[in-house]
Amino acid sequence: MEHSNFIRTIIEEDLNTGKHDHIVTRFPPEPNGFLHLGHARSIIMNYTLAKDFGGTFHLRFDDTNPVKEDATFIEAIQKDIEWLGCSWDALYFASDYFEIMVEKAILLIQKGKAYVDDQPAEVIKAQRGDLKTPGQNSPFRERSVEENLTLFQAMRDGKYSDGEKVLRAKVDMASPNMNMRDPVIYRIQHAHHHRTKDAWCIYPMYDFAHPLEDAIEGITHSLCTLEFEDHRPIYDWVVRECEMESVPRQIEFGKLKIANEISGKRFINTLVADGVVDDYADPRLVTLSGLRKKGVPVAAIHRFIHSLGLPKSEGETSLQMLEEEIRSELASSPRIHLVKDPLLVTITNYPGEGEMLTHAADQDETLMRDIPFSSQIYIEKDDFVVEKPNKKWKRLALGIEVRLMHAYFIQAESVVTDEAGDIVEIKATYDVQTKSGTDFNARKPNGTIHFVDAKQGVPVTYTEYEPLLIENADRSQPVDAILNPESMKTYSAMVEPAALTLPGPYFQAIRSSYVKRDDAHAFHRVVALRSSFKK
RNA sequence: UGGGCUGUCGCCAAGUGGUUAAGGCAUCGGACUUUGACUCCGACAUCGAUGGUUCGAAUCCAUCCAGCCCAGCCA
Repeated sequence: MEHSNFIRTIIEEDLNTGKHDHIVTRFPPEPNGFLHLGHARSIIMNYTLAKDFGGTFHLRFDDTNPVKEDATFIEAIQKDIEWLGCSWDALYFASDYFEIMVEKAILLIQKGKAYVDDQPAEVIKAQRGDLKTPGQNSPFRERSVEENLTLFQAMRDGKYSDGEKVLRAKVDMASPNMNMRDPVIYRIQHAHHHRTKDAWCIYPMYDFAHPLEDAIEGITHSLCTLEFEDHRPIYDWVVRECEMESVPRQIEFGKLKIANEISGKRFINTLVADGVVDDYADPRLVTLSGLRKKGVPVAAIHRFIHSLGLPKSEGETSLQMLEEEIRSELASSPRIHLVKDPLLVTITNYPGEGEMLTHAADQDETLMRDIPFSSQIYIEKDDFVVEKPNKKWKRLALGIEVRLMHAYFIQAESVVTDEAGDIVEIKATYDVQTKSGTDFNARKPNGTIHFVDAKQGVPVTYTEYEPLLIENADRSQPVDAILNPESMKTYSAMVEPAALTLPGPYFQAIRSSYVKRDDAHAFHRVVALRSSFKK
């Protein structure tokens, strides 16, 4: 369900009143990190809004700071966005606008709206005042236009070293909004840029560059997160003072935060350094690449994002909501029997070599498969207990009869233990007249469990992912104090032969999980089935 | 404490003066069940607080409380 949202309302109004006849949105990542679920909100919303109103969606890399950015992120980010299916109508780079940005800076200088400041960063910082103290004007604030022009040109020509001079917008040092206290709009950085190489040694700051980028591209609705609300006045100031033809409107929405999940770059880097996760694409992370690796269907992410809408409030959303969307997306997957932690069961009264039982692999009965059955099978270790603990126990126990799904009723008669006393085998008997499909109903079994034939079953590894952090983790604690030591568990398991031949890669491992088949030897859990079982 | 913003059920989130205050997740009952799944029934809030305006307020006003953001030559 798509929530109505205030931005959609604004766009509808702008279209109805004729302010715009075509809208343009954009996703403007800085190529300095990897995308996570939180970014999906911005990407999907910008994309969807544009598409829904017949508009245009741009992908623009906001590459205005060479010392923090790298070309490797550009490819990764594009891959993630493509995966989300949010194809962009145009791809741009802020660095392509550097020339026009300088022209606009010169325009500002000519209008007496910008000046070169010779003071070091610490002095500028001190003069800016604080939250309740107005700032003080720089002694260089009233330089002549000519001098500013000359100085700025010299900055551009590389006559100064890093930090020696900056270009500042002349706004209002007494503004209660810190962003209006003559923000720096150009700084000197003799740094190699991944696209413009060494063509520049001055780079524009966000507050100056971003509004220009939007205006240049004809962005009509510039969406960003709440922390930029304070920047809107300077955003509008730049568009106005630079006399941009196109006037974009910045609109802020709340960030999407996922409860108990990690998306911070710093934190992830720590985890990688500590060897907790392999990389940013670890399936336990909510990075887009991690979710992709885990096998989360893109449609589930879209539904999740749309179900949340575009609020202005900032809360913490539970990952359960995403999981629920994943389940419903995977609901029609073929069913297979996957036995985790196999425990051997010998059916002492079962005659012959075995047989093939034919059943559908899903509820539509479109996918039929043969399930081998014989006197030796495996069931999950967790499905057996020596003594039935209570009436709620709907699995196997000594003297208890259960249904083997798609096969027969069996009753556990005795157990075989090893030297350590661990149960290694169950001796059971079956009743031929309880065969699946015969509608036998003279007795009610104590539940239904699944199994895999011991001889024809296929050994595989089965990996389950759990949250990386313990519940209600206190982020102020050291990392290893809040890590879930069992966030990734790999089990030996057995699957029925059809699990390797049925169309995949998604299956519902009956009574367990929705799983993805990685290859003929490995399966992993995408999301657990819901369960009302409580012990 | 200067400025900006937010506050509706455990978690998200509709609602913009007249509704029995949507929906989803979670939870608790129950039905069904060859998956403790699915599905289906049922339960589950007076809207941060306090005053005020109004015939009538979650929706308007006032005050207060709580939380978030802002003092990078980061974005």
